[in-house]
Amino acid sequence: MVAGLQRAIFEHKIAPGTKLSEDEVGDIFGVSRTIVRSALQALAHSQLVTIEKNRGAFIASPTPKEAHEVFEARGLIEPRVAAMAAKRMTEQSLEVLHAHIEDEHRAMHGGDKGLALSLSGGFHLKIADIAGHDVFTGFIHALISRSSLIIALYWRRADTTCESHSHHALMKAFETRDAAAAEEIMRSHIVDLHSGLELSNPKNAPLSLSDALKP
Amino acid sequence: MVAGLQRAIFEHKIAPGTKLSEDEVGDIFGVSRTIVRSALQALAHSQLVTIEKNRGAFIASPTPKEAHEVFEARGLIEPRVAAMAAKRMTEQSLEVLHAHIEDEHRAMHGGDKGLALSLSGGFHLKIADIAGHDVFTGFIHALISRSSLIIALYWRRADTTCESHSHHALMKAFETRDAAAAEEIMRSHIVDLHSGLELSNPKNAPLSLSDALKP
DNA sequence: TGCTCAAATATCGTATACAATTCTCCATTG
DNA sequence: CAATGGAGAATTGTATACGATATTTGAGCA
Repeated sequence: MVAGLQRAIFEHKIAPGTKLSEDEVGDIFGVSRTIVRSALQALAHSQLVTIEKNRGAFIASPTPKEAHEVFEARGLIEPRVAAMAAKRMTEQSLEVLHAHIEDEHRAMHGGDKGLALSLSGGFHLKIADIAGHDVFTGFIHALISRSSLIIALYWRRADTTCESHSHHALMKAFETRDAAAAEEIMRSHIVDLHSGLELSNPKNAPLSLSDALKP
Repeated sequence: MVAGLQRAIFEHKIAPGTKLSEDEVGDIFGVSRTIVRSALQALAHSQLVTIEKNRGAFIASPTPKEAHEVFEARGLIEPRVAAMAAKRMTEQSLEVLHAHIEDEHRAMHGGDKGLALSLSGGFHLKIADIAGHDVFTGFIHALISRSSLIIALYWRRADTTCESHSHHALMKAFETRDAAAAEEIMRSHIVDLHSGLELSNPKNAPLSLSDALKP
């Protein structure tokens, strides 16, 4: 159920600020409030929702400062992890990444923006997994989760094709096990993402909770 | 109550592997299991305890690999944060740090090893607070918490005076707002801590029963 | 004695009940 | 008409009850 909520957030089915009523979520997933509360606290810990005492849980709305910090952190950690992944890259791992990029393409051409965005983050997660550094991987999971909310609020570019391009460039570095290149490409990729944010005025998009969670 | 358990862990009052029975903890703090479970799950998220389904919660026992990774992560993040802190350092912040070092000295000379160790970690946290980067600060909190467990298991030096020395060196850099120096001192300080670990055979490794009973 | 397995006990997982707090809405009043 | 205040509804916070799973105990047997 944490996974279900996360997916809805990653695919921008639920907008930041949306209230997550315990009863409502419990009805949707068919469990009692006990389980819902546990899940909401877990999400609160990864800062995907904020819990206000006696008021309830809401999808988090990162501030511009937080948004900046998240991408600054990604810019420090992910290049290092990309280098580690390059060193440990196997043919099998390369195959996994290639297949993932295929999925990204399909989703993008299929017009499913939310899914495409989610997969785009997933690419970074797969790289972290390949690097095999659990501590960094955990951090990257948290950062990419929050990035999803940040992009919902602050992304200003219409296209996400730049993503695709950077990911292909990374693949080249991985194929040649060039750690230094992977590190540098990842660094500039994150800088590029960071610069795609408009951190002055957030946009908005509401949606019914049950609609977002049902499929 | 999370804070109470954390403090006990930081000061090495509870050893890794210890079982935290829900009823027992609830009795100690005078609350119901509902609250205890919530607290234990929170601690599990920050990886201070591990929860095994239908078996209960235990103080975490980081593996050597985890220990290595934690200090590797600290070695990447903390120097950057130290540099940021140096740039933002105010007279008031310096005063806070000086006072903290005084406390460290007192605890060490007072013979309270656990408290001294806890304060030693607290110094790093205060630096992160001064840097004002909430994302990095959150990571550092998590890393230092886990470091406390790691030190309980793998620390091999008798003295912790090296700490004290490094902390003084950092203060010098902070006083002159020398970000580059602060970064480098922090980097070597973390490397030094890392090298103080014996990651082959844990101190408190649960002895096999036959070994334990041999004369 | 040492082993196996089942009953008893203890502990955890989940649902539900009740208390505490906040929110909503409408009547009242200036 | 706007502001205020309070009663009732809705929602969250906490405790408790009950079923599920793991652990322990001890009887039976080789």
